[in-house]
Amino acid sequence: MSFDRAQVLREAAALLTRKANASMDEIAKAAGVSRATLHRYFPGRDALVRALGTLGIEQLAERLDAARIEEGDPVEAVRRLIEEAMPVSGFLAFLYGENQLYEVTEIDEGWTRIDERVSALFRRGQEQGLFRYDLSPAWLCEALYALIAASGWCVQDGKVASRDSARMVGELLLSGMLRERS
Amino acid sequence: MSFDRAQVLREAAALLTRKANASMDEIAKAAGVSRATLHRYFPGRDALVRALGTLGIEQLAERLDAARIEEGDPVEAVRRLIEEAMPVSGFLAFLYGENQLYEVTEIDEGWTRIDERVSALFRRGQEQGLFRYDLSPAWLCEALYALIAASGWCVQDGKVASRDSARMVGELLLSGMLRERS
DNA sequence: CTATTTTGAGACACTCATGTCTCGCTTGGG
DNA sequence: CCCAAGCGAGACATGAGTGTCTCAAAATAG
Repeated sequence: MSFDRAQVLREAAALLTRKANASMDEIAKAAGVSRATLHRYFPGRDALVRALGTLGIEQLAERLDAARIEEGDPVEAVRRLIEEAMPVSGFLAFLYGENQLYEVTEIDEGWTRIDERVSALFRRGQEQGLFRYDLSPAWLCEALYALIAASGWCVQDGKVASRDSARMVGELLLSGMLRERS
Repeated sequence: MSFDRAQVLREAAALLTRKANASMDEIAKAAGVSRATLHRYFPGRDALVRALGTLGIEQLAERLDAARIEEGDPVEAVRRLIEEAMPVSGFLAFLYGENQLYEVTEIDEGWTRIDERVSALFRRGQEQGLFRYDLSPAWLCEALYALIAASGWCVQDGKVASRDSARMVGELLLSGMLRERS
C-alpha cells in the first residue's frame, strides 16, 4: 500500500471542512493511513494545513488558467470561471474558514495573486460597460468566493443539486434574484 | 468591576472569528476578565460556544422581527432584513464557520426556525412574481447568509466601507452585477 | 464603617494531542 | 527466494489547554 499524497490531502480537506479541529489521529484514520505515516510526510499539523493551503492555491490557479478568464467576453469568462471552480468548491470552503492560513506569507501571496486576476476580470467587465461600477471589484471578488463556498456547502448538505450549483451561483452573481423587467 | 455577560460574549465572538481555536486564557484576556471568572459563568469551552450560538440565534431573530420581513413589499423586506442584519454580520460570520454548533439540537432548531422565516420571504416574493423561480428559496437563503458574512469580513478587512456594506449586499443579491439593460 | 459578595491571580493535577521512537509486518524489486 | 524499503501499530515523554481549588484584594450592600 503506497502513500497517495493527493488522496490523503483530499480526505484531510474533506474532514477538516466538516470538523475544523480534528486531531491528527482522526485525519490519519479518515485518510486511511497510520498516524506515523501521516507524520512522516507532513511533520506536524502546521505542515499539513500549509500543504492543504498551497494545494488549494495551485488548484484554484489551474482552474483560472483553464477558464481563460483573461480572454473574451467578461460575462462568459465569469461563467467559465464559476463552472471550473465548482469542483474545488469544497476545498475553497475549507480554505475560506481557515483564517490562520493567511499568516503564512507564501499562502497569503498566492491568494493575492488570485485576487488580482479575478479582480482584473471584474475591472475589465466594468471598463467594457458590462458590469456595474458601483460594486467594487474587490467586493465582487469576495462575493464570488463566498457564493462558491456556500454552494459547495449546499451541495454537500443536499439543499442544491450538484449539476445546478454552477448555474445558481452564476445567475445570482450576474443577474441577481429579481425577475427580468420585460 | 462587575461581570458584563453580553460584553464578554461580544469580545469572545470577535476573537474567535479571527482565531477559531483561541484558548480560554486568550478569550478571558480579550474579554478583560480572569480565566477563573470566565469559567464561573461559562463552565467549559462548550458552554461558552453554545452561549455564543444561542445568543447569535436570538439576535438574528430579533433583527428579523425588527425588519418585519413578513410584511409589505418583499423587495423592501429583503432590503430591511439586510440593513438590520448587518450590525450582527460579525456574529454571523463566526457562527457560519463554527460548524460543530449544528450538532447541538437547540441551536440547529433555532437555525431551522430562522431559515424558515427567511425562506418564506423569498417564497412570498416568488409567488408575487417579483423574484425568480429558477433560484430556490433555500439557495437564496444560504446566499444571503454567505454575502452578509462576506461583507462583514470585508469591512473588518478594510476592503469595503462600513456604510456601503448593506448596499453592496442588497444590490448584488437583488439585481446582480450586470449593468441595467436600458 | 463593616460585612458580604465577587473578582483576580495563581497553584495544582489531569487530560489529550502531539512528536518521536522502536519493532514487526507487508510489499515489491533483484 | 531473499532482501531492502515502506508502512502500521503501539509505547513513551512532552507540552499545551483545561478544570478545580484556595486566598487575597476589590467592589458592593447594609
